[in-house]
Amino acid sequence: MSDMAIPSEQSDHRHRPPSEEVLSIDDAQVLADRFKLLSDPSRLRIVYALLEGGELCVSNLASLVEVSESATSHQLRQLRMSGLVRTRKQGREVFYRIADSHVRLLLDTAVEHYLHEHDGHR
Amino acid sequence: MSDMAIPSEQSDHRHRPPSEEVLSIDDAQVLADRFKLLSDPSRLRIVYALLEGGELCVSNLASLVEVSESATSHQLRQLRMSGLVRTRKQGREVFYRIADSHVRLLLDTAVEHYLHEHDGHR
DNA sequence: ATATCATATGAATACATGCTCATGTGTTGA
DNA sequence: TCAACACATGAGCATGTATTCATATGATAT
Repeated sequence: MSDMAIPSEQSDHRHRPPSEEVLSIDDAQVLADRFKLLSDPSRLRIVYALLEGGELCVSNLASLVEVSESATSHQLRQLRMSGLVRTRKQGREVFYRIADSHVRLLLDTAVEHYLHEHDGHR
Repeated sequence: MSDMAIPSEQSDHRHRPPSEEVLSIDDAQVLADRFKLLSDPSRLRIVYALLEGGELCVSNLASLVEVSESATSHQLRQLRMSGLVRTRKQGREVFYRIADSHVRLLLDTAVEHYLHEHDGHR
């Protein structure tokens, strides 16, 4: 099955043995999927706008993030299907809001640490 | 508890569009690039293994995450070029370690909120 | 009804991504 | 010196993704 060398026999290093806990493939997939939702600038701006604005309709979101309404709708579909946002229909407008309570903390953390550049790690 | 998401007064990259606060395109790109590094299961497992193991060489990482050494090396190249990891060469082995101090908090937060099945928001 | 608005969606396209395979580079040991 | 080892890297390929365009759906207004 695995043709990769198992490093236990021939290893002579004194560092920590490679028997650490690793994320399961499934757990890694769950987390990666979550991070992937935030890994596109347009989608990230949509999420951020919703965190700030509370509830916004598609056309407002489109003009805020400066992409077409169609592209916005496609992105919102992803966010919707992943459970990150929910919708409320009112007349012919559809209002989107954040449904995943965790994403705010995650995004806030990233903003705090990667945007406010307390010039640490470059 | 204060809201840390809103850029502070002294920050020079904040801007106020007429209605809502939106991330600038550049800021969104920076954050999205960061999230993208964590958006692949194999790469995420590599990062996690390094957070747990402290310092690991390529072959150990490869067997831990169960992908080929070549694939591991390719992923490590991305992490290296983005400044998320650093290397230390010892003999013919190259040891990788986490260089971005923020990624631990980010990943821990995600693990805490998305893996431990505390049904909050669905 | 019909036109228009707000949104959704499928197809097509251009581009990005992650892997394998082959090969290259530098190191160690026989 | 030569072979094996550890890792890096480029090419090629298959798949994924973000957009645009065209069209569809449903609501509102005339």
